[in-house]
Amino acid sequence: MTREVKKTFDSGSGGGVPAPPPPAALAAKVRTLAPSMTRSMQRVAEAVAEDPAGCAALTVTGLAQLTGTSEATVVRTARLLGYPGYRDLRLALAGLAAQQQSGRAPAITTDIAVDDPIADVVAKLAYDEQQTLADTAAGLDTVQLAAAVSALAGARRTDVYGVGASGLVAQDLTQKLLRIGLLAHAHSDPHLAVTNAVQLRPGDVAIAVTHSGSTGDVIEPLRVAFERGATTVAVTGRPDGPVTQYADHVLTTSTARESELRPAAMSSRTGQLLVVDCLFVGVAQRTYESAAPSLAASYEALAHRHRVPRQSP
Amino acid sequence: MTREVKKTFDSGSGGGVPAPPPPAALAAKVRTLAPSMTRSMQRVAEAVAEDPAGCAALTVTGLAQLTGTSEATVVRTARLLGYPGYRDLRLALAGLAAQQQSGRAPAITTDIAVDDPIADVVAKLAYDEQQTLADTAAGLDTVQLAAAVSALAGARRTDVYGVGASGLVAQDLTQKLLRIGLLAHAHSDPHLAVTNAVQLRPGDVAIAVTHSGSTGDVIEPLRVAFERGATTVAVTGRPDGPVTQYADHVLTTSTARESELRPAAMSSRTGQLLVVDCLFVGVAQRTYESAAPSLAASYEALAHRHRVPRQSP
DNA sequence: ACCGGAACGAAAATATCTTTCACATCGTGA
DNA sequence: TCACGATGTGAAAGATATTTTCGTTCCGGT
Repeated sequence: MTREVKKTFDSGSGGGVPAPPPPAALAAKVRTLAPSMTRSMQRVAEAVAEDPAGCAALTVTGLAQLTGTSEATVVRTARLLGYPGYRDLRLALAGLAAQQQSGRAPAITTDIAVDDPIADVVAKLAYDEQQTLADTAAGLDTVQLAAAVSALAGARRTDVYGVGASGLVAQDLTQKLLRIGLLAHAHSDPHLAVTNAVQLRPGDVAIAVTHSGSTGDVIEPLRVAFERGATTVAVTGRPDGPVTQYADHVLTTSTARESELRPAAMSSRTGQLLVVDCLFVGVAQRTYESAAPSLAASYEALAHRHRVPRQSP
Repeated sequence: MTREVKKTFDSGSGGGVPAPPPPAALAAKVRTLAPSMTRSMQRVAEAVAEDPAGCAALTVTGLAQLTGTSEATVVRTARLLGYPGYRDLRLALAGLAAQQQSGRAPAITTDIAVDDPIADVVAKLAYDEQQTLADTAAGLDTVQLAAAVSALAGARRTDVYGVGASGLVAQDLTQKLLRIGLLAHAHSDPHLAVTNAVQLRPGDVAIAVTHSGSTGDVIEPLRVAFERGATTVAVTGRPDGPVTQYADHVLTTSTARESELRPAAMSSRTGQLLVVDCLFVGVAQRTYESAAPSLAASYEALAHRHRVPRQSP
């Protein structure tokens, strides 16, 4: 049996980087209005301009003490700066502080270093995975996806192959499909995978998940499935890899930067899971009639409240 | 060895020290804590999450009237969200509003519908998962995370518990830890998990992964580990759930919107994996000396990207 | 030295926030 | 079904914070 090999080529371009926020012109206002201020008021204005965040945490009394003035003076200053009262100045101050905070561009574009503080690690990882999602979504061929969904929705049975980190993705897909009543199985044992692949026939679906696109243990069962006439799908980061030879539909995941502290296995997984989710939702839509009860059931199960004791005052 | 069970309620950052006011991860927090809120509180939380700027301009009484509740409820909600009182919530709100003001991408806020075209599904899923990542990153307590990392880095052995979708996350973490030379094992069989938990002792680490925070099969082994003196960590979407009773460190994942076509199991996974990645990178940093060779090896293995496509017989 | 006026702060007056407490509501088990 | 206990809720009392009032102080000019 001779079957054609499809190819997809696309390099995703992710979302843009948000522009730096416009700075509130409070400092300028202070400088402009300083001449028309009395000495005490200037002290207050200066304190406010110097440390918005800190002052935002203070009450009128607090700020008055800090600047060695009185509450009345603080309120007068707030008025002079254009606010109805101190309360509003304080609100504006909080906003300013937040802007300044977010304005500090965390160097997330750089790679993760060994001595990065943990907060940076979190930010960088999150940013990176977001990027991977954006890229994968942008680069995903919806035609291929729709085709894969159709095949899955009408499949007699579905086998999913994946080893290592991709094995977990395969299992994730399987779990989801089972939940909506499809017959699916994940294989991470190459031998068993091939053994089972032999049982496949036209109308069945075989899916291979591999980031590198050249994992023999996964390609082999897909090849067998392909030759048995099953509809084959490849979820891979390398649309030009060997695995696509035997894939009717290729779903490409984005390949993010990798490095020592950011192994490929990590970022690839994110994109693969997005694809898996898309497949799942697509199939759920198609088989909504039969899937709805199961979906509702699992939704209910989690919606049910496990009430816990409330806090004491 | 007997260890005291912690109080059920925990606003996210453990320890007896006064919890610092959380950053502007408000929408995330609202979603995370929504399930543990009463109806009235949910109304307030929703209003606040929906229009931070507008609410920041309101007084307690105003917000109470707007949401058709009482001042008391508003204050209670503020407390639940982690602020000392409404005043502070309002301040945070102002900050959030300012941040939002300074430009953000338009959101695809609608839910996934049964008749959505596949392209929309992809976009919505991608957006949603990105949101989950951002929320989780913003809401993650770095102190708790650092503590968990320390414990892991020095652990004699590490057990990870998780069932269902969370089981895959547990496996993912285990795979990663093993790769850098740590002794880790994932358990999805409750019986075996408990059996193994009994073997744990001080210096060991036990990690429970559960979105709902009330999965008995996962809580039980964690309890045993806790009582045996092991350092326990909970990765959960419900920082007020029962599981946190036995957790020395709680790592909270964001709870995204869920619906019929978007089960909790799906979006929760994304956040959990981010946390897992953070743990992994954190530990890799700490144990860099010993981890580097293994990391380099696996990097090398994948760096040979262009392995010539070989046609199997 | 004396006066006029602006600057300033103490304290009263007001607004706002927090806590308390009693009642309503709901789920649960007899 | 009913009674009961637990939980959710808001009105109003209580505590804080903000704003206003008003008298005192501090100048600079006669």
